[in-house]
Formats: sequence, structure tokens, C-alpha cells
Amino acid sequence: MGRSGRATINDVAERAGVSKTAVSKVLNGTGSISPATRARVLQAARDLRWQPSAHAVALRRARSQTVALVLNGHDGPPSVSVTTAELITGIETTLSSRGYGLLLHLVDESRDGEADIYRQLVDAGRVDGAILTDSVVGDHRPALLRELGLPAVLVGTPEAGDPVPHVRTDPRPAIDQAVEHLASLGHRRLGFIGGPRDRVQAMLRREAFEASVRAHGLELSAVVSTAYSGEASARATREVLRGPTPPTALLYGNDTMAIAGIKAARDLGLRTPQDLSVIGAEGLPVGAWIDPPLTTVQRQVVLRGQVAAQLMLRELGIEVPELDWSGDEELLVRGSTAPPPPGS
Amino acid sequence: MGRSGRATINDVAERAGVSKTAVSKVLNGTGSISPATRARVLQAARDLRWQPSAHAVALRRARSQTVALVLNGHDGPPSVSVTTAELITGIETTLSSRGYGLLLHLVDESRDGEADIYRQLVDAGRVDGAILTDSVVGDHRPALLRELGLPAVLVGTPEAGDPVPHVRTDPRPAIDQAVEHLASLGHRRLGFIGGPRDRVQAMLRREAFEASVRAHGLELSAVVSTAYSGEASARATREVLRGPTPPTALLYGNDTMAIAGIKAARDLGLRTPQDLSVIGAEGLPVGAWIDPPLTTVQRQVVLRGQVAAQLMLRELGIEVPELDWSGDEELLVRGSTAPPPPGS
DNA sequence: TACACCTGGTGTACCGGTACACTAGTGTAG
DNA sequence: CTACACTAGTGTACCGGTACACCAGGTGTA
Repeated sequence: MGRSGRATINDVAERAGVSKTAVSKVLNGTGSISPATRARVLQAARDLRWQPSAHAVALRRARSQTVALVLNGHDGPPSVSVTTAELITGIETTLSSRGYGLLLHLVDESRDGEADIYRQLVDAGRVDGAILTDSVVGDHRPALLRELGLPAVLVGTPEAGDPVPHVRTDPRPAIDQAVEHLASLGHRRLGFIGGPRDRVQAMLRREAFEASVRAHGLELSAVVSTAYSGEASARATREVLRGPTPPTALLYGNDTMAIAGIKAARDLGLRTPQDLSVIGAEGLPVGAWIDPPLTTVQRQVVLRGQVAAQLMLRELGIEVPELDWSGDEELLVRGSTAPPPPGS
Repeated sequence: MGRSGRATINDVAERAGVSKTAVSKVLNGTGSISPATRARVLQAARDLRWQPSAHAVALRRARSQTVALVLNGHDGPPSVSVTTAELITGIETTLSSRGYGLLLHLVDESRDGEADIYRQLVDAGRVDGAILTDSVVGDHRPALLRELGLPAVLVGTPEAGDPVPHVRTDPRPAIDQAVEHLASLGHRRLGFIGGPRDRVQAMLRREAFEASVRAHGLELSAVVSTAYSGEASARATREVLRGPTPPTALLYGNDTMAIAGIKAARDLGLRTPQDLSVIGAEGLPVGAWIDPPLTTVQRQVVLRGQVAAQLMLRELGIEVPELDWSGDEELLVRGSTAPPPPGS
């Protein structure tokens, strides 16, 4: 046993009375080894509690068995949201089931650095691939990573013609469900207060909403793109509701925005759902407990993370069973939607 | 330049016309090197965009420059919560500023495995230390890691006599503030619905509450320990409010529990805050937008993560400036607390 | 003048694995 | 009986750095 306390392949080889090549072969299942020898080696490894050094393997194989998840605080310092957290859950469980590690990096793009972060990760050989989230319009990251030769998977929708593997969530079915739901309740004038203009997913949801409203022959009363925050949403909601022909129902970019919208409406004397119907998007647990319980578009973000990790593993040449991914969004009807007030 | 595309120390040495030892010395600032040579080496490294291979360094130095954050789903599969997400933010930003990586692992303790996870991380040499969260009563992890020789930092409170370095949050000042606040509003009978009995932090909050209520000469109407979920909280709230002498104010273990409690009370015909005052704990953004806005104990979890990371770095022998940490909890008074109903 | 010492380097073993070339022994076809 | 293939291994170079021993040449000092 080495002086550092950790066993090495040599210790195992010595204990099993074979060469270290034999140990390596047993471990990796390469070459040919007799069952008896294999058993002795495995026993010795167990006895010594030996695991191959991740760094030695990484050095020799030029493979680090690690994937980076780079979270980008597009504007301002980055932080980890609930959704991101669920995504992490899905990614990590899948990766670790295949022996891969997840290295987390938060970068503040506004302070330039992001390109350098990727370069450093690649040049230092710390990771075999990177998973990207929150694509923005004009996103340069897929191209950068391709140039650097680092496999990448995007959680979100790439821009047209960008061949990066991705987990795309088509927002249209769920938005259609939501619009359908509102139409069947009798709403005619709908509004949309979603995420910022530079976010691809926010724009797709917005376009899906506009298309769906038109397809249902309804009136597009207001469409706003703003920050993903309660404050921004409350401000936008006040403006929209004070307009000449205010909507009787509003779709929001996430649950916090929706709940802030309910409050903004209440401050203007409008009750939810009697005077204004509201639909969120996210599926926060807390949505079930507020008054009224929030009708929302629920996302299976954990599953999305799992699919992203599987795509990554496939990019790295690992065979993984195909997970079917037919989109992960679904309308969850609770209490914040109702027929519009009579005469509206 | 190596065939793989990435430059090695040999490429840099060759380009600078020196030995690779010289390059290493320049890089690490060890030994003596003339300014002229140093400049040539640095220029060559820049030209080739060379970064030392993280794995080669890790192998030679037996240091991986990586810290593990092991998240434990004490019961059931682990998931990442908002609080955990903020913690990650604090930890990662601090670690990366010193060149350390953060390797994330989620483990399901109920399916045994956790001890093995640590053993594997140690035996494979993937990490230099581990940050633990959510200590439970009778937590075996600090002892296990000490036995394995892996430096550990605990985010939370260790059990008495357990010498693991930790970021302790003393819940007493904030709980005192909360009780004081309620007492000054005129409340006499208080209740507490907190997290499960096996969680150290939940128990400390519970004890702090009991002590504070006694110190203020108030009546301890009900004290419940239950799961950190809306469902569990709603159930407990109903039971407590149906009791013989129900409290006029309730403290909860987190914001979702508090909001579920408000709903449970409403279902029983009690309005918040007129009939029942409610105080949460967490500081979710959404708490500001619900009706009534939630009075809560806010935690600066990001800061807590930063402090944890600094402790870790210090454990690893890195000199870091001391962050002052005088506890991170503070009562945030919003609208869910008011004087008790007359005659109660 | 001789010796020690410092500066600015060079040469090489080594960290712990894997890949590849190679070999001894056995079975089998010609 | 030899040729050939196959099995079950061994020996060694190498991945990309760092640590340590060593060395040439200049300077200070007895």
C-alpha cells in the first residue's frame, strides 16, 4: 500500500500475484484473463478498497469522465433558480449512473469572461463536454464550443441552422392547451406577459401564444416581453390592465410573475379569477397553496435534464437507451382561471 | 503542438527555447528564473494558449483542485431546492475565484449508497474535500469523512462534540425577533410547525422557539415537527387550529409550509392576518406577492455558501480573507402578521 | 588563489494508470 | 510432427506535468 494511504494498481497486482497489466485488463474487461485470475484480482481490489485514480486514467486516456454545466447569468451575476436546480437533478443522476461527474460553473457573461471559461476548461482538459442552458438570441456559445472541439448539448432551442444537439421543448402544445382552456371558458381578449426579448424560449412561447390566439379567432389584447421577475411583471400587468381594451385573461412567463400579476390586478380592484384569469408557467409547489390556486403550465424539468445528459453521453460515444421525449409541458388547471366577467 | 490539438508544456518549452522545468517554474513561481526568460515563457504560453493539464497536475501533486458538494435526499430521491441552489451559487463563485472546481453529487441515502459514494470519491482521488449540508441527528458523515481522511465542512450545526468545521446559523436571534414581534402585537398563544425531528436545524429552531416563548412569558400552544412540504404543513395546521386552545400566531419551517398553513386556516374560516398571524422562513421571492404578503425569516443563503467555501479553502491550506459571519437570518415583516382578534 | 555560495537554469525519475508489443503454453488442422 | 491460431498473461513506453538532484558560471570573501 502506498504511503499516502490510498491503494494503487501496483498494490492490487502484488496482492493478487499478477502484473498490473492484468489488473487493468480485469478492471476494463479488455484482453483475456482466466476466471480464476479475474476472481483473485477482484478480491484483492475489494480487500484494498482500490479504485483507479480518476486523474491517472484521465491523463492517459485524455478523457476526464466529467461534464461541465455552465450556467450563465446573462445579465448581472448568475444565480441558480428552481428550474435550474431541477435540471441539475436530472442531469446529475443520469451522468453519475454512467460514472460521469458533473462540474458546475457559474459565469457572469456581462463581465465578458465566458468565452475564456470554456477555453480554460478545454485547455486544462477538465471536462469532456459541456451542457448549455438558457439560449439567448444570437447565442455564440455553440459555435465557440464547436470551434474549441468540445462536445456540447443545449437545453433549449438552438437558432435556425445551428446544428448543436439539443433538448428542445416545443411550447406550442401547452400554450395551445392554455388558450383552448381560456377560449372554452368564454374569454375573447387574451394577453401575454413573458420573459425578455433576447431569450429564445421566451420568444418561442410568445410566438406560440400569438399564433394560437389567432388560430382560435380570439383577440390579442396585449403582448409584453419583460424580465423574469415579480417586479417587472407587476409593472407590466398594471400597464396592460389600464389599457383601453384590457384582456380578461393573462398568460405569464413563470409562476412568480403570475402571482405578482394577480397582486397587481388586485391592487387595481380586479379579483382573480372572477375579473381576470391568470395562467402561470413553472409548476412551483407553492402555486397549489395560494389563493386562488394557480393554474399553470407545468414543466418536467428533471426529465429534461435526464434527456440532456443522455444526449451528452451519446455525444461522448457512450451507448445509452433512448428516452422518449415528446415535450414536457402540460397545462395544470387549478383555480386562477374562470369564465370572464359578464359583458366583457 | 501535440497531435490532439491541445498544447503541452513541451510545446511551450520548445517555443520559448527552454526546458520544461523552466516552464513549470515560471508557472508556479518556484525556483529562480530571470525576468527575460520568464517573459519569453509567458509569451509562448499565451501564443499557444497553454494551460497545464488539470489531470497531470492532479496526478503528480495528489491534489485535484476540486471540491465535492454532496446533496443528500435523506428520505427518498434527492432533489435540489431553492435554498440549495442559492447555496451552490455562493459556494461555486468562491471556489472558482481560487481555481477550484465544484463537483456535484446527489445521493439517495435511503438506498444506502452514501458511504460508498464518499469512499469512491476519495479512492478515485477526484476531490480534495467535501461540503456537507442538511445535517441530521446522529449524522455519521463527519466521522466517516474524518476516517477517510477527506477534509469536510458542514453547512449547518454539528452535533455536540463533533469537531467538524462548519457554518453555523444560530436560529435564536431571528426566532427571538419573530416572537418579540408577535408579543408586541399582543399575541399570547403561539404555535410552531417546523421541519422533521431528525433534522438538526429544525430541532434547533424548535428549541429556540420554545425557549423564546417561555422567556417572553407567553403560552406555547402547539409545537409540531413534520415534513418540509405544503401537504404536511396544511395537515398539521388543521390539527393545531382545531385544538382546544388554538394559537393566534404560527411560525413555520419554510415559506411553502407557511403559505399552505394560511390556506389551511382559510379553509377553516380563519383569515390571515386578522384571525391568525403567520410567519414563514426562507424568503422566497414569491412571498412578497401573495395575499397577504408573507412575513418571514429571511436567510442569506448565498453568503452562507461563500463562508462554507472559504472554510473549505482554509481546510485545504489556501489563505483566504476572513468573511465575517454573524449569522444570516433576519425577520422580514410584511403583511401576514397583525394583532390577534379581540378577546382571544 | 581557493573556496563557498548564489543565480539561473538542465536532466530525469516519478505520479498511477492504459495501450501495445510480445511470449509461453495449449489445442487443432494438415 | 509441424504450422498456426488462440489463450492468458508479462514488460514497457507513455500521458503531461512536478520535484529534486545537479551543474555552469559569476560574485564575495578569507
